[in-house]
Amino acid sequence: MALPKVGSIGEYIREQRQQAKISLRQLAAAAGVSNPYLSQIERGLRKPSAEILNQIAKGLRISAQALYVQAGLIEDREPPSDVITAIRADTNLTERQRQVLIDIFESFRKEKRAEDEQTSQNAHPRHDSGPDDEQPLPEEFLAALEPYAATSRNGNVTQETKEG
Amino acid sequence: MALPKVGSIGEYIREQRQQAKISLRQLAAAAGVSNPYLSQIERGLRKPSAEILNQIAKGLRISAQALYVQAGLIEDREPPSDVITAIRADTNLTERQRQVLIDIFESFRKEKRAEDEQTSQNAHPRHDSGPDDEQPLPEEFLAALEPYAATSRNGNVTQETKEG
DNA sequence: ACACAGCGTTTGCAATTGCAAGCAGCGCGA
DNA sequence: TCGCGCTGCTTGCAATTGCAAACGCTGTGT
Repeated sequence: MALPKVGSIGEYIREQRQQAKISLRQLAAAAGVSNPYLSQIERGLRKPSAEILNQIAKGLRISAQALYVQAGLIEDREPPSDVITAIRADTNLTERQRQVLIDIFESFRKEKRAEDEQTSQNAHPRHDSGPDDEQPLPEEFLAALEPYAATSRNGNVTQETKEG
Repeated sequence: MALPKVGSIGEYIREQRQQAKISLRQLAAAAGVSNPYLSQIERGLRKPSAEILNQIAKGLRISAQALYVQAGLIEDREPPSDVITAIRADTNLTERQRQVLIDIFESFRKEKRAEDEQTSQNAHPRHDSGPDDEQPLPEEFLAALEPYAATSRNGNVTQETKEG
């Protein structure tokens, strides 16, 4: 038996590190591990211990739980994309707010996917036939954001004004 | 400096095992580790890897998270909101996106609180007048929304502030 | 051209993990 | 008294972790 999910956690660490725009050596120093070892971990050649994993999580300033889940060390009692469920379950939000949060979240997801494609190698813009289109966001989104966005299209900026 | 918190987790495992009224060998078999090794773990002579820890947790039918907390590998922080927890746990989001979602969510919360104070007489007089109390949303918010809101601007992204 | 600094990777090697086998002690039935 | 089964513990030993040192590569001055 080999390394079932070790590769995935290595990739995940590398993704997070590159997203943070820090070098391998920097993260290694921040995490308190040696750079060659971190290199091997990222490429799935080594199976880091829990302690190392935790230090890396700290170095990355990410949730250690997320890392453990990625490593398959915690049963996914918290699915990685439970955000929508949690939003739906929050009774303190209005329906519109809920929709806004979900829309933003899903648009972030799309962004992530686009970035992944970009990092593969292809730099040319995608506008071909996709399964689901790239519509910016529904009306509700923009409508709900108007009170926050200080850069409105109509030019007038009015924030936090509670109409009574 | 060999064993910082290993002893505590060993004791914890032993407690849980004895509480379950199973022998060391039984737990070892259930967890898929050797009995001598489990013995050494329980007495704090060995520092088990994350994988072993997870297997022991399974053998004990206890939460792996509880075990990791005991091992000092996860901070035992109680999250204030399920939505925020879910956002934090989502591995597909960038740190910036996470912050944006959380900011929006919390601003919604504030809105809700304001409405509640308006409708119910029982309002506690908190902040009198904060200087930045009325801030619409941090820069990150607007920056992240630019691709969605029809507000063309500079797409410059500043680094996040390091805060311990 | 050279030296310098940074990047990620490769290479031995000490230290450690984790296991198979064996050891000592306890309770029980013949 | 044995043997049997169970408890947990100790002992070597292969495999692995994790590191220090060195490697090749790229960019940047001088």
